[in-house]
Amino acid sequence: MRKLPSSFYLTDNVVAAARDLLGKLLVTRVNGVVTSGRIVETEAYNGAADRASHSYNHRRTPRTEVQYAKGGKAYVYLCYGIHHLFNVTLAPEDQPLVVLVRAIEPVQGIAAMLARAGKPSPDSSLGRGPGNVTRILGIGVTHSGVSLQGDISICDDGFALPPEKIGVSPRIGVDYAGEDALLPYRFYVKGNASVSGPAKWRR
DNA sequence: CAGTGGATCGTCT
DNA sequence: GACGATCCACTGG
Repeated sequence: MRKLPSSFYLTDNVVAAARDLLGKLLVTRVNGVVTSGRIVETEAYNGAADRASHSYNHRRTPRTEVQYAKGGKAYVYLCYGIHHLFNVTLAPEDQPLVVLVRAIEPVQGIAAMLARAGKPSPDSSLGRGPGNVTRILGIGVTHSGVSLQGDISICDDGFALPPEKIGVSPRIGVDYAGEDALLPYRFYVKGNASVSGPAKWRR
């Protein structure tokens, strides 16, 4: 069980990184409570060249500024006024590449996760969907910009995901991105019950 | 099941 | 002033 080294986040191959993050553990410590889950679904957002990205065409705003910093930080923002979405920033400075974590399989601190979700017992929907990921891990917009070597981290516990278990598809909910909505930038663990979307997308 | 619509607010134009 | 990188409850078949 070791944190991914800071060098992992300096790649500019955001698509490969999205795939490599599958099977890793996303760990948080919030108010002393440690919770973690295995990443089973991700999406790559390819910065300036990607119409689906907040930083398309090098757009810089206060919100997206953290994307332009050196990789290895959390990028968290509010979506639909309700959901906080967690992203991993990548690349050396000035390349706004990020990976959105869309689903986790709960591993550690299930009781705390249930309390945060307001659910009585675990089921396959607990860590399914990007809004639920942040909800059960206690991640909020206040975490945007924090290093992934601290209270939020991504760890390798030796779990090896067989390559044939990795599924690829277009991204979800980015219809506004035109042609870029069709790019095969979504990665998921085939057959995993925590993967979001219709059941057929889990195969 | 599939399809629909309401919730809810920071961010950018 | 409009709009989401969503979720869930509710409808109808």
